[in-house]
Amino acid sequence: MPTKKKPQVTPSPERRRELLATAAEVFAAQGYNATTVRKIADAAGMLAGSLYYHFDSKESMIDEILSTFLTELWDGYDAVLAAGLGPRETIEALVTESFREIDRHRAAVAIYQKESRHLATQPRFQYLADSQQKFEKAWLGTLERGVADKTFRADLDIRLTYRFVRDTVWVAASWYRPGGQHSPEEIARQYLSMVLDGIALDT
Amino acid sequence: MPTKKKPQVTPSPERRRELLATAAEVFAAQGYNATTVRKIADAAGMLAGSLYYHFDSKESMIDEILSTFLTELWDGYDAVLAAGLGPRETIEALVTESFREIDRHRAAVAIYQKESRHLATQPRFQYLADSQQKFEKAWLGTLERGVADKTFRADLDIRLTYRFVRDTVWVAASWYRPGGQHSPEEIARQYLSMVLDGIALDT
DNA sequence: ATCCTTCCCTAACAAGTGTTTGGTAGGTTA
DNA sequence: TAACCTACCAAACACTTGTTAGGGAAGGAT
Repeated sequence: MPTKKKPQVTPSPERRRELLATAAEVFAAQGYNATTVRKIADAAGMLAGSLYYHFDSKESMIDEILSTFLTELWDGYDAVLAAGLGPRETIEALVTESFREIDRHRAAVAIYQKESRHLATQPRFQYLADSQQKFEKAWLGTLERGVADKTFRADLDIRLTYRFVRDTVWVAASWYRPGGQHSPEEIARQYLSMVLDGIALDT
Repeated sequence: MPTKKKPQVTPSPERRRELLATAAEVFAAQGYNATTVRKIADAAGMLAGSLYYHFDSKESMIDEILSTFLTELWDGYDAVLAAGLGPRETIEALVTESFREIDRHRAAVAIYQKESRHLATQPRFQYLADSQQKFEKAWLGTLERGVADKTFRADLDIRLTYRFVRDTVWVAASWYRPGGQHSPEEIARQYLSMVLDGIALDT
């Protein structure tokens, strides 16, 4: 006899995705800890206990939300990094890709922003710390390449620059609304224009 | 007979400030909702109930933390805005002042960043919404003045620029550590250099 | 007609939550 | 010495939290 056996239930993956989407909206709006499973159930039109037919814990919901987001994010990033572009073009592509991800996974990005630092300490969410490190390597490396080949200025602290750029991109998730005035590509264009060339008029 | 009378206790203001400082650290590290009054009490070396000798609720703690921070912030901002500087100098002064505030109130700024959007909906925290509006008026107005007198570029969406600048300044509270390599003024200088002149080398 | 699967409900649980009440040790004042 | 004040503790409260167990309705397959 096997030591343990999960009850033989097979929830449909589509329903899971629906529920995860509404859960992500509530998490993003209220914060993970302030969100009770009853609020999620309310938003989904069911009772709290019924959620446990689809998921085995509240934690596994945010886990699945964040991990699927990061998986898709790195699909895009890896493609950009493998393209062999120059430093400036790489930065442009990464920023554009980032705003596209915000467009597609607004809620997940907002959750990531608020909770990742806190969650990354738990072993279950080790992949958050891993991802953050990979992230830093990709961006910092590109900036360094750019300084080396004189695409970027050499007089700025590159670590500070990295943090500023990174933060500015991702905080956008807190105010961005899909279907608004600006497309992700337009936002990326404006943002890149500011960071690369500055907002001051040359005198 | 008056309808209600608070019990006649007079906690010392200095002790209050001490406790608020430790509470702010815990709030900033764990998030407001994830922080229990027992954790705060632990960090302060006392029991949960004892906190209620000094404060009448957990909510009033974060209230006092945020409101005193905002009061001091606006002292600095108002002084800058009243100085009658040009657009570029005003932006520089506001950014520098902001990083000084982050240096002084790191925990409060981190809390403000994470919880203000959520809290501002409650009547008790109306002043958060008020402050945010005043904030927008000050920054956006300065940027508009700069566009009008050709200090800043006219081809950028000014609202987007405002959001980028605002967010990047305040998110710094999440990674800034007082006593680190860079002084607030140095961070402000580098940040301004990036935003005003861009990171690309002129070709 | 019977069985099985999917999906949700009802009802409860144990642990943890913010908060209150009454008490008390130690210092200051009368 | 007595009265008082400050600052805390001990113990409980009412409530909310995530989670579980058992049941049942609907529909397709046999």
